[in-house]
Amino acid sequence: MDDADAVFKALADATRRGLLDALFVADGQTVQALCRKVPEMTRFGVMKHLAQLESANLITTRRAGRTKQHFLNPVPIQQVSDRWIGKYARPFTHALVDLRDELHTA
Amino acid sequence: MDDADAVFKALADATRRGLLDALFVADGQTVQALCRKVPEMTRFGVMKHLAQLESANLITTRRAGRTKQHFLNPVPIQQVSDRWIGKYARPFTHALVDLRDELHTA
DNA sequence: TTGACAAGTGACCAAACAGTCACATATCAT
DNA sequence: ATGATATGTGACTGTTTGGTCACTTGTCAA
Repeated sequence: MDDADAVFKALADATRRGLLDALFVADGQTVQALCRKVPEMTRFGVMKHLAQLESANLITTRRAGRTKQHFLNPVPIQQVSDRWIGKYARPFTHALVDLRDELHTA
Repeated sequence: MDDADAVFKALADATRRGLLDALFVADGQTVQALCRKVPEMTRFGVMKHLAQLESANLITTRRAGRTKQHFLNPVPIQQVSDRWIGKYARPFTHALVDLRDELHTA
């Protein structure tokens, strides 16, 4: 589970999270299309972020002619969520379930 | 939701995640006790990490005499999980919704 | 085949960060 | 009081990271 660190690090940047959000809305976008979502940064900055997302396996890419399409890969996020975050997020779920049950039985 | 960024950044470091894990096992530990969990680093490094976790609101502290106790606060993790990670970690839900919509419009 | 267009590379800089250390403060036990 | 213990602070350093730029490579269309 050493790639979990790469995932956490990749998610630590707001620009990268924004790029994932953009791909969540519309998958398969090109570099240029994604650059339009981050107008305050040059193409090179965006490309660096995309490279990090790809090396963390959070996105996959495919060449299409002279363009490059980017696709979201939610699997690493799911794994990190299951194996690490869920450990902390679960008690809350239990609390909600308990509250719901309490309301139901009340 | 600007503190979400602090949470993501705080979780981006393996040492800090290890400290949270240590507190998950045993809550309320002192600085020294936590230092024992990270023997490859000096106390000062550990204290810096603890300070970051605290400023991200992932832990709370309480002075107890000349010691300081550290307590896990899972709420920020839960919020991040619910509002951001869950979006990606539940593609199955989305798939179901999409399927339902498709059936509806068909 | 020429030119416009999309993406890639390596060098480069500034800012942020991880980590350490000398030193300081506060607290407990004797 | 005195010394040992627990934590705190500010300065300092090496490394990583975010971002830009000049220049290159590959691809499409006229």
